[in-house]
Amino acid sequence: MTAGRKREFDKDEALKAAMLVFWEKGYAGTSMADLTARMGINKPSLYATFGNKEQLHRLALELYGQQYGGLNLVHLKDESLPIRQRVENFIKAVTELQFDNQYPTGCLVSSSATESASNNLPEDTVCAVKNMQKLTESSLIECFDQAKAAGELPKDFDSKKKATLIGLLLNGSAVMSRSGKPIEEIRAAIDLSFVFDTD
Amino acid sequence: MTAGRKREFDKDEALKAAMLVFWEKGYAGTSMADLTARMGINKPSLYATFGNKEQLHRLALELYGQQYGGLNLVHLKDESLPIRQRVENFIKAVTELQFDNQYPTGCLVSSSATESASNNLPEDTVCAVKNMQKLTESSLIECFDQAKAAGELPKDFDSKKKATLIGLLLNGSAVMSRSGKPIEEIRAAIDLSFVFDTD
DNA sequence: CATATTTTGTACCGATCGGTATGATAGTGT
DNA sequence: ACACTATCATACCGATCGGTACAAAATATG
Repeated sequence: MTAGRKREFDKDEALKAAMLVFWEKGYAGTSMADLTARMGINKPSLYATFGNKEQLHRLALELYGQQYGGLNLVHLKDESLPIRQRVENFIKAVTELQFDNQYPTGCLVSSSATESASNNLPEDTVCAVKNMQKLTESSLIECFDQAKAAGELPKDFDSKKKATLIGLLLNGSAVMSRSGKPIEEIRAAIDLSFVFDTD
Repeated sequence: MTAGRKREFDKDEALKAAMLVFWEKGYAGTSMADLTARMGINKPSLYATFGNKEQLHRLALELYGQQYGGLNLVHLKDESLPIRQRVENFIKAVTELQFDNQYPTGCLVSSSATESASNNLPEDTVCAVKNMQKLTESSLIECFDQAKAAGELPKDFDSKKKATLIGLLLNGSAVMSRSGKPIEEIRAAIDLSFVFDTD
């Protein structure tokens, strides 16, 4: 094993703490003092382990994409269920995460997307955010296209438009959850959107 | 007339410039230097005229509500048109503003709502944002209810849910416009939402 | 034990943050 | 003309910003 003093904090836990801060306060609204306080480490440890604020933010986005928001994409891949059920489960999981009391409200990707147009985020980050949005959209499209091929959806079903519609609803839900609208109202409105209709 | 040197800048123009900065960069992402540069004035003039950063932001929100985003509510009040057309015009106007090249992308209220849950905005501002969201929702509800009373919509039409659905779509559009999604795709998806269906 | 290596906490860096004191400037009312 | 008043530009305030130098502490290897 390589020499040197051992790290006294858990890297994954610290990154998770950082992600939660960015999720709650946004990139511009988060200071290094906020981060070190919630991560339970000092600044030199943060910089040695995660680079700088921008890089830590990008790592937080990655973590969110892999372990939190992005995790909900698995619902789309459960081919034992009919397409409508898969999409419904996906939307339910995403909205519940946005309102989950053990996390900040809203969606880190959605908030970061809003900040992406502010010229305060580096190009790499803007790119990463767009890629995460594209992944969600393409997962939905792929899911719909596959259901079409299996005869589960009509041939003229527009996968792309439907995926964009779901993106609109979920990003809208992210915003409205941030200003305290109850999840029940969101759910009822999404039901009304005919988004689950598969014709 | 009261004595003293005359103000050398236009108060309304300066406030508009400030609003555009907040719109583009968000509250936390905007510095006093950003503001004074774009407003074309010095800091003492800003403080003497508009209070401080928080108060200026609140005034910017008010201006946005009265002269920009909120202006689109007039479409809902044009009783010479059928309900469906009024709502369609309203949605079209809001989305077009979000993508208008002569303004920042997105919606100042939507962005401020996202920042409202960050504990970086004073209570008054959070309250003002919620009131603006409520005004949009209640205008839609009132519009629908009136159409119901006039027999233009069925008695079981759920005005509140429909208003929330439109809120979801418009806030979602605000987010997606910030990350560069083309307006054509947004429009096509909204058409797919059956939001214009009046039964 | 000695040395090399890594992390730790503290203390600090220049720059920028939001906000203000001050004196010059340009007007009004008498 | 003169006093008064409001706005102007500059220069500054303490606090905080993101980021780092440094030396003590802790581990691995020789």
